[in-house]
Amino acid sequence: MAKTKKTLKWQRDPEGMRLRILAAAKQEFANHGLAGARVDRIAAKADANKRMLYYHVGNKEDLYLAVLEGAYEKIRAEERELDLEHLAPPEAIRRLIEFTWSYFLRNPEFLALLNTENLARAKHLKRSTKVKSMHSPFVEMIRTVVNRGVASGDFSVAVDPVQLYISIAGLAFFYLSNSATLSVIFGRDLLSEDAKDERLDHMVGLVLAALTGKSSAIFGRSRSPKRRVAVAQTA
Amino acid sequence: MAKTKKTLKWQRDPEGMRLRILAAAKQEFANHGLAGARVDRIAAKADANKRMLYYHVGNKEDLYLAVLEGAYEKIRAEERELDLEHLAPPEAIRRLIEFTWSYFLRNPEFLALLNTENLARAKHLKRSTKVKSMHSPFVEMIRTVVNRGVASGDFSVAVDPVQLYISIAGLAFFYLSNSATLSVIFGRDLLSEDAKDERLDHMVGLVLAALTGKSSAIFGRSRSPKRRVAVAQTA
DNA sequence: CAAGTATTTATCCAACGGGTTAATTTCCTC
DNA sequence: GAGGAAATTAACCCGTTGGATAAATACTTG
Repeated sequence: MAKTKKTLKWQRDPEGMRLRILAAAKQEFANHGLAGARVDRIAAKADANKRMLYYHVGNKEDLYLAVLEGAYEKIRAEERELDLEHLAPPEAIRRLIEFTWSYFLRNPEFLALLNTENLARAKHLKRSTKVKSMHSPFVEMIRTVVNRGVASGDFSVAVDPVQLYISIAGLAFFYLSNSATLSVIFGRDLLSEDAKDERLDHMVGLVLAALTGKSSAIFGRSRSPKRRVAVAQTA
Repeated sequence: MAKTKKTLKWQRDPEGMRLRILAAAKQEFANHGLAGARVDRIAAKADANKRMLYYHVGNKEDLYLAVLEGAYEKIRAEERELDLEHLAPPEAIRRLIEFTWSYFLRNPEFLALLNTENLARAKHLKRSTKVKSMHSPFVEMIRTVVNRGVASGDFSVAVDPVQLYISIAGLAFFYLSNSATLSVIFGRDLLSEDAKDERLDHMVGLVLAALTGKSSAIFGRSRSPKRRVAVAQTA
């Protein structure tokens, strides 16, 4: 026995530590905002010491910016993997909406972080050259898809890609980001599975109807054998 | 000397005081969120004492809820004044969008408060029976207008009023609420007069095109004549 | 394995922030 | 005009919080 191996009090893992801190911080900032976030809670959740957080990332605001930049990196990475170029224009737009919807659903912290940053009037984003250089590929994707759609006759109008991008994001973002207050106002759960399906149908229908000019063909379309209540025609 | 003029150190004004506190609190909560808001700043801005705020309204959270309820009351009141029943369906929808846009533009604090409350997962709203009882008249307005539009042939699809309401709000809300980050991302000022005009045109075009099924007739509309919406003409 | 460096821990603290207590001033009423 | 209620002020309390210090422990390198 003797002096062979001492039980380690802790092990080194700078990279893992940093990742754990960032992950914990993301949750904390998303759940409580910048001012409401607590450095101690972040440290605790990351199984770290509060000092570690200053050591590896910097102060609270640096940490927040790092989280924000990470969030943008993540969505940009997923966006880049979406290939819409080879699809028929209406199908491409549908996919785009579905992706946006799905991404927001899978990453609610992203919505919260954006809201937090907008409350701060993008004060931190403005300082981040990193984020400024990360352009979304969607604007150009939309531009080419819309042009193709107009050329092929699928679409009857050449809409501004930036406006359409913002509209699609907005249709999904507002519903999800504000689902808590909207659910109270309307007295029903907007996040139930049925409600989510219904919302996706509505968004796709709205945008495609506007682009193609064939409302009825698209809008009324019932989806899978899902229980589809007559939400449309209520006397 | 004697009792010449009794110089008052302060005058009583309970109602005014309360209103000033609420107005100051609205600004503070809108600018900094719930956790970021400072009770001292509210008191100072209201030309009041911090103690007054507890005396007249209650603690920080009570104050916040009071502000939130006031914000809902205000928008509901303006919504009620909007009469769309006598308009042709497409014109009614256009007016609805213009009102929503204009209201959000004129009341940026409302957007910020909603975001703040959603960050708190509507924790306070849920407790407010007052807000729960303040239903927006828009849902029913939309229902009748859409039904009329379908009957008259103006609209080709009977869309769910709640979905349409959320979509219209979302198109405007997301653009304005997130204008700070979006402006950074796109590298242009989304709040310039031109940008705002363009956005309103886009929103109206998108929704009306979807409802009427006549994209080209509506979307491409010239926007050269700077005819800014009457309702947005406040400034 | 010795010395130096990187990482982690335990502890502390000054400033801050919400909330309270108690005293002061104005208003109301009889 | 006196007495009491309402409104306002000033000063203080005390837990919290971001951040700092210094010491301890693991790893690297020569």
